[in-house]
Amino acid sequence: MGEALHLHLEAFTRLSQADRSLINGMLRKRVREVAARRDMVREGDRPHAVNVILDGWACRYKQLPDGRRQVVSFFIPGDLCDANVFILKQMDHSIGAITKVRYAEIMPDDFADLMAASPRITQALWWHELVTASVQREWTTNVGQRSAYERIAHLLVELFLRLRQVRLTEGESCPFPLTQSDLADATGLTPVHVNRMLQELRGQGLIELAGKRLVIPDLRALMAASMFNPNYLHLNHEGAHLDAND
Amino acid sequence: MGEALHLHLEAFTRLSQADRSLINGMLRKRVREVAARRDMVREGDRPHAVNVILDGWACRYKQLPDGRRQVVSFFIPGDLCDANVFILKQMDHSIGAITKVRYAEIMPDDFADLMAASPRITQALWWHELVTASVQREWTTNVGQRSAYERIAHLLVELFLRLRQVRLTEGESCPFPLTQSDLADATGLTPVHVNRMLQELRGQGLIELAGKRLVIPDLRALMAASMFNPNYLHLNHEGAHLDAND
DNA sequence: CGTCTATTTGAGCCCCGTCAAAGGCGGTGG
DNA sequence: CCACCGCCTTTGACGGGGCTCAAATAGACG
Repeated sequence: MGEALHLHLEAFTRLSQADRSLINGMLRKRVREVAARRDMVREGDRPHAVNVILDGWACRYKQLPDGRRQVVSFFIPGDLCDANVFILKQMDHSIGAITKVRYAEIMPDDFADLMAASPRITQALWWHELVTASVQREWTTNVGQRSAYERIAHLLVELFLRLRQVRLTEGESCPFPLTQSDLADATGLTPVHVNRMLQELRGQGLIELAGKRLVIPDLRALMAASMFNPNYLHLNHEGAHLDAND
Repeated sequence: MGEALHLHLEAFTRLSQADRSLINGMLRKRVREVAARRDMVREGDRPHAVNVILDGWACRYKQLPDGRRQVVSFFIPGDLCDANVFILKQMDHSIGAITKVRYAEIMPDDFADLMAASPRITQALWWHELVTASVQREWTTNVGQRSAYERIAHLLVELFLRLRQVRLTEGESCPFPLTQSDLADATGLTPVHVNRMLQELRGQGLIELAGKRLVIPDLRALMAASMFNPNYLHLNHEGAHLDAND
């Protein structure tokens, strides 16, 4: 409606006015809202629509039979949950809202129309999937190879850069609704240890984190601390509003 | 040519004869071969083709500046390396051959033709990407939440089931060209500890592993030991030759 | 049969998990 | 507007799973 639309897709390419309004139309058809900490989608569900986050933060997570929980990705405004998910018979993970979330459901036929209408959009959707897959690989690497300290630093940088890409940062700071438990589930650590690492990062002057807001006074330093290589975000495209290297 | 083609795509749907021969044609145009332990693709490269593994095993891996290495996925015959990769400006990971690998390169135009020619194929390609993404999420979960023992058991089950899907198992056994170092890089453990966990699994009678061959005498037991839920492989489709549950 | 790589084994240590409890902060209702 | 309550954060002590370092053994290949 009146509010700005933060579309990750547009980081790939400047869409034509026609494409843009086609997408906007789709996004207005079925807008849903969930309260913070509720599930939007549950593992085992039959997927029925492609979700697009309009507002708020969410996460994908998987749960083991004994209760252990892994957050496998975070969604921020502009993210598409899974192009063409409905091809699958059932969801292999759940999607949970972190904050209150407004999202659009795009039904299968509409989604097909979208891809049929414009090769530019189709390509942008493939791009989005490729980048999402790349991010997932980086997460595997993050959890597999980095120390607790590096892991957290890395995740914070990633979130900051992604938010910046959809213009949701303000200078050196950005909204940060995650709890330390969320961070723990995303990094494969315990909340207790996440806390200690955050203290450490604060102590080094690398971050300020309070009141659901994150400040990164020296991005370059935090990137160095986490061996952050932004190549996996594939920011260097036509539509790139901002680059990680400046 | 004469040899059987193990196509993961066909686990999704039985392709028409026309589609199948179209694909076969594409796969025959540019066949390459790399020796074991050589790179097929390097991080930073500009992607120029979609690779399809015809024969042998390969892996995707990422390397940190200080040399730490994470294997983020394994490729077995029939796997597609990344539909539409060439949309990206540069590779965010490397692809290395484990064994000698024969693979087909599909050039961008040919790939576009493939998708244009048949909606069935396009859908199968999307399915393949969705499943690949799902596997990657499971890997993140594996490394983030499971103990060393469970991690290895889980990985072994996954590989066995995937091989079975493309008919590369024989009864309870399958080829297994990975070294303990490969397993270590894939699970975020040290080779030493992988060795100890393998001993443990052997001791429990859950696996036999020797001479580049893996035997799983009681698949169900190994699945239980690793909390393996096969849902993430999305085997339950039209083209499913075999199911994980029998 | 020699060389190189992969596997195996042992000893000691450290990063991170566990358990437990105290403090802080936001939100809600009186 | 204040007081209470629940969740989140913080801190401490202790234990263990997996890492490190080191060396011996076993296979694979020419």
